[in-house]
Amino acid sequence: MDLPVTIKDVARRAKVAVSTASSALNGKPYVSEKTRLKVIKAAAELDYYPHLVARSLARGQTKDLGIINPIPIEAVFSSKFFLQLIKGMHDAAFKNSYTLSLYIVNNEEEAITQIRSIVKGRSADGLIITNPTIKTSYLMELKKCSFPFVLVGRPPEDEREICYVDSDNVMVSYMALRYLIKLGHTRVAFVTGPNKFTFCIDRLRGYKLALEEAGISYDENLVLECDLSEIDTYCTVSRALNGKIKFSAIFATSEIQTIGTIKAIKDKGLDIPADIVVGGVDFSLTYLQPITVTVDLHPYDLGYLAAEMLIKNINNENSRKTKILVPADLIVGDSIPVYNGKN
Amino acid sequence: MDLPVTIKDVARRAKVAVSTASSALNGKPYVSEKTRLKVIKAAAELDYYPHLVARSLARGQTKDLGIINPIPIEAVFSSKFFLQLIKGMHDAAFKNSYTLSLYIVNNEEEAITQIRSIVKGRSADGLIITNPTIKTSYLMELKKCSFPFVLVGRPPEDEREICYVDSDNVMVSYMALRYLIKLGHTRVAFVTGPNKFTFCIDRLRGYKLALEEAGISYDENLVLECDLSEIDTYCTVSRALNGKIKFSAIFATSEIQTIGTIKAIKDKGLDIPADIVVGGVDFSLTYLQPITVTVDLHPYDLGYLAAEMLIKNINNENSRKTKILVPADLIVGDSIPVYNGKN
DNA sequence: CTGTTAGCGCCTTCAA
DNA sequence: TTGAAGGCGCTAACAG
Repeated sequence: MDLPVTIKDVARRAKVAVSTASSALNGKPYVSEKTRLKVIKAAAELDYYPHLVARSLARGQTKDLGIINPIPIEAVFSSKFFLQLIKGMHDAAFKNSYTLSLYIVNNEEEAITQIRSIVKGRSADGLIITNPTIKTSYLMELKKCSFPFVLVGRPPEDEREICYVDSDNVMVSYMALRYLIKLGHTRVAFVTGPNKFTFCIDRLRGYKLALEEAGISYDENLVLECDLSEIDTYCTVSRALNGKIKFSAIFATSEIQTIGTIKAIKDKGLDIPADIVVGGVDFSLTYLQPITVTVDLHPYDLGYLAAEMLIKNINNENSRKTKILVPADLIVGDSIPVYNGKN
Repeated sequence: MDLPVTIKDVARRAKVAVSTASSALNGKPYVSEKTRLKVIKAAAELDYYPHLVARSLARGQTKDLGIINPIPIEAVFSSKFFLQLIKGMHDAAFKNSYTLSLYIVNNEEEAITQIRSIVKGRSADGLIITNPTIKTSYLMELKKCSFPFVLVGRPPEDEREICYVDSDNVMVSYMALRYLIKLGHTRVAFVTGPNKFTFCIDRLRGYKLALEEAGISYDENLVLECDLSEIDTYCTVSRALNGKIKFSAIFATSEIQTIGTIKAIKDKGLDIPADIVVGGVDFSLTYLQPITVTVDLHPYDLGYLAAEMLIKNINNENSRKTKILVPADLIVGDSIPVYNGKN
């Protein structure tokens, strides 16, 4: 490692005081152009670069955002989704001269420990919590000490004043369902996850809304609730296909669930979309398996906006806005057979 | 934010000097048990937690590892692979009390800028570079200043003394090919990426090795080189399927390429595995599309070992070991038709 | 406009 | 075994 060059060296070479060098380098308006030039020249000649940790200590801010994902990373609904989310955060952070630290924990317990350590150790200026669950114990922790944080995903209703960014999940399924209904489907099965996830609650609401609007009565037998795994979805959908409840289309609320659904349909010897039309959310494998409709949640935007919002909170520039909804887009597949009433 | 409690407060409450409090808290052996207890008690009562940035400055180390991915994150061979890699790094880092910072850049240019900023700003103690490309300009940067770093992926041959962790890529394809050959296939197409990636070079070597061992002559027409995208793979494989070169099995060297390959086969109206047997690497969609054989690269282990190696380098505990190969595992599908000579 | 002084919070010699 | 003092590198308040 080269001998580190400090601002002292720069000051000496430019023949000014350390504080002057600092002011010059940081663009303080009161520094004369002449000295500024001298300092900048000296810094360049020495290839000076500020010691970021020292700066953090002096300024009282780390310029770092922590990301905490309180569920097992394997359980993340889609790896691609998650990576895009992070990429979005990164870009917003980078643009504002922040860095990103990643804290991977497996459950709420660990999340609390981690949060406490970050908050009290002041190793980040703010926190982004992805995949928040209903267990809000760790939110308490944060609110208690008024540490800036933003959720990606809607918190439970009773959590007021919590900043979050989320898809408009009611719209997500509403749009997809409306589309399927337009194709002629009146009996659309709805594959969703546990109601402890707010996004599942919202998407079910959208599902009902679309039915209602179309004058189709809601049949709770068509709602297939399973956990968010491929295997459980597979079993549940298989059971439904073998049951007496009939449906001509099926809509799954996550990529993982869409995969499980497709598998169940195929193993039953049915064709997609001839025998049954499939809709999904956040399904990125359309190249391998086209489906009639899917919804793009724009994870990049979710991440970008979350980081941006957090940075505003940190700088107290937030206009008391506590929620941002990112509109989702309907992605319509190539071959959309209008339902002919069979099935 | 609560008023931050510093070590001064702890010292005052324990009625000792600051330095004594520090020594006690950091487990220095010369502190008497009595004072240690007093200090620990005081710290607990005040809910003291050290200011990590201040500690970093004083100790001259950040306890943070930077991760740099010098290719577009969309181009990462598999999101799942990448996430598992990160998870492995995280666990190794966490175990050793390090944190992880993620730097996402889109190309080598940006990588260089980012690296310089991290190294000179001393905002990390070491760097892990994933998906290293042949362009080694940024490696120069690092070697020049002797900053600890580790690659995930083999560097070019001429780069000696560079620490890296990688799969044994020769074995990867060797194993898979040997398996396919055992099933009776003598003409196996090999879908691979540009030769500028070391892993492609190595895997081609393994392919040849397996053929050679089985006494099958190498036919370069069976090597389908395309870029690492689904679409290019699709086109290349489609062309091959329509061409006059015949093969009964096909082996693709990444998840993305496996997807493109499968798609091409299906669009041609062929059945997998009845008409053509497919092998892949790092293919995680076997649930949706079973294939005869795939290779698990154990990305978690790759990440874990890379981070561990880096930490050892940082602490000068490395026994001059510069390379770690992680053995891959063959994953054999359920239905493995022994090739009957047709096709 | 520039330089002096005083921290940021912690750790580490070095005396006592 | 403890404590006083100095320093990590940078920034900010205040004189001048």
